[in-house]
Amino acid sequence: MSKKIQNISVDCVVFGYDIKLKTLNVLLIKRYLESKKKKVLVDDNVLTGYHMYEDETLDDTASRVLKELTGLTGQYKQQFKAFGNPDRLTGKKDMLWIKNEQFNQRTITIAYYFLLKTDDVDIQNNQHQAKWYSVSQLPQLGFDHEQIIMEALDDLKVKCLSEPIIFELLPNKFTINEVQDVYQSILSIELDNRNFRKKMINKKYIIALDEKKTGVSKKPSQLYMFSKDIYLKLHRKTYLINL
Amino acid sequence: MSKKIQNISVDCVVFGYDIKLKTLNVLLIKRYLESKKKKVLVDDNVLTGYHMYEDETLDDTASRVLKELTGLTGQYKQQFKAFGNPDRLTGKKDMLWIKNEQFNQRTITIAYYFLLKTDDVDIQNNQHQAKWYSVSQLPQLGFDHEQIIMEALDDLKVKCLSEPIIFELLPNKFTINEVQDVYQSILSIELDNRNFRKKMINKKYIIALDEKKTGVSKKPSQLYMFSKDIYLKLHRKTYLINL
DNA sequence: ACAAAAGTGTTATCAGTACACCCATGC
DNA sequence: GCATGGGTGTACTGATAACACTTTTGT
Repeated sequence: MSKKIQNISVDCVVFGYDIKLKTLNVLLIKRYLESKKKKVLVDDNVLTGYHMYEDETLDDTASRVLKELTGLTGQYKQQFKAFGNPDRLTGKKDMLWIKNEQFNQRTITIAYYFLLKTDDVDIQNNQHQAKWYSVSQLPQLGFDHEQIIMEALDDLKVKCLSEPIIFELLPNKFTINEVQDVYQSILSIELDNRNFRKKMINKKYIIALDEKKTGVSKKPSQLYMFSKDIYLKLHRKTYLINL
Repeated sequence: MSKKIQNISVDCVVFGYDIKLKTLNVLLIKRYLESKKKKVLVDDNVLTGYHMYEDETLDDTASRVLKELTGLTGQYKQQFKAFGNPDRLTGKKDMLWIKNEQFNQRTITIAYYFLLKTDDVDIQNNQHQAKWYSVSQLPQLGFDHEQIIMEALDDLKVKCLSEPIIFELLPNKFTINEVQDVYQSILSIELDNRNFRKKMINKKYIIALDEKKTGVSKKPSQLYMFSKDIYLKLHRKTYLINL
């Protein structure tokens, strides 16, 4: 067993897209502590994170944290920023919590985000009381985790415009409208459906399947898939100066 | 005096643009060590970096490192990635160096890059033997610093297309051709001068001055400046999906 | 007068934007 | 048969890309 590095952690912003509710969510765990007299001292939410081990890469640590929380491996992950302000863990509740858990108050954290589907996580039997919260209605958060989530979201907003990571949030087979909904959820904007379709359908790596989604009700919709292979082959860098 | 955090450092990729040679450079310091028998053990180059202090933010550490190296403050800086592989400091020379300098082999580093002009740095009287090297002709580098520089450059390439950081590399008054040269140096591409001029001159935050650069020789060229104020006022986010 | 870098205009093509109605199914 | 979400086409506008010659100065 390898040794923990006491003052370095990895925190994971687990983004999960809910295709039915059309919301982008974050997976949070409960932080709860009461005094001996049963007085509630801390009752809020935090990201999952854990200390790095001596023999791990940062990516390893992030993957390990995700696996412990959700059981999932191989999900899209992105390191996006390190947080190391001396006062990042010095809130009143944070100090109580740290005392209880006995970890180093001067910890810097390397933050990652993951992209997956809410459905992929078995939220029922979860020892951490993990729950999904819409990014637009975050609950009370401990430490500097609200800031971390917001910066993760900012990074995601930028990246989803230039890289096909949106498909990490969708099942293999999806409709054009579902893709549009993801963009709208992430960016908090409305898009014109006709123009959006045109654009998507013209991409050679968006492939129409011989299949329709006769899902819930109404008119069945055409299913598509994303071909990463074709994307990588066809895609060349664009040097468009866009200030 | 505050305490060093032994296993966390900040490394700085100092990019300096040489407006005369039209090259993007990195500022490197010498790493030199010889044995008692005068045998050269280590003779290569590294980025400047230093351990974080207990009471500093990461940004503080980066600014401090830059100031110690160059005397400069207030330069554009950007945290872009943390490097924490267990083997990042385990090269043969690296281990000799670490033994000599007595620092922790299991150090993770938060990497920043800075943007400035080579002219701003007084390279002559510099206690670190700092020198500029073109990013396209890097010398032998210690640790994982070549990788760090390359990832910094990748980040810069992306950012300079969507944010007006290019002007950090130029003097206050510049010509359109100088701006074009910066882009070409960073991106390693050629741009059409007529189209580029048109685009730049149309930007309302690129302001023609009542002044010409009668600099070296030949036809004097029109000088311009960049107005950050106007940029910030006029600019609104573009949500162009560009996969 | 010549070398060297600055500066200039037009056209064709493509992509983005705005916009309103019919279609296929489940109930 | 009607409510619901799926799906479609056109015209306008603005930006990009390709392309070659004239201008102004210093020497």
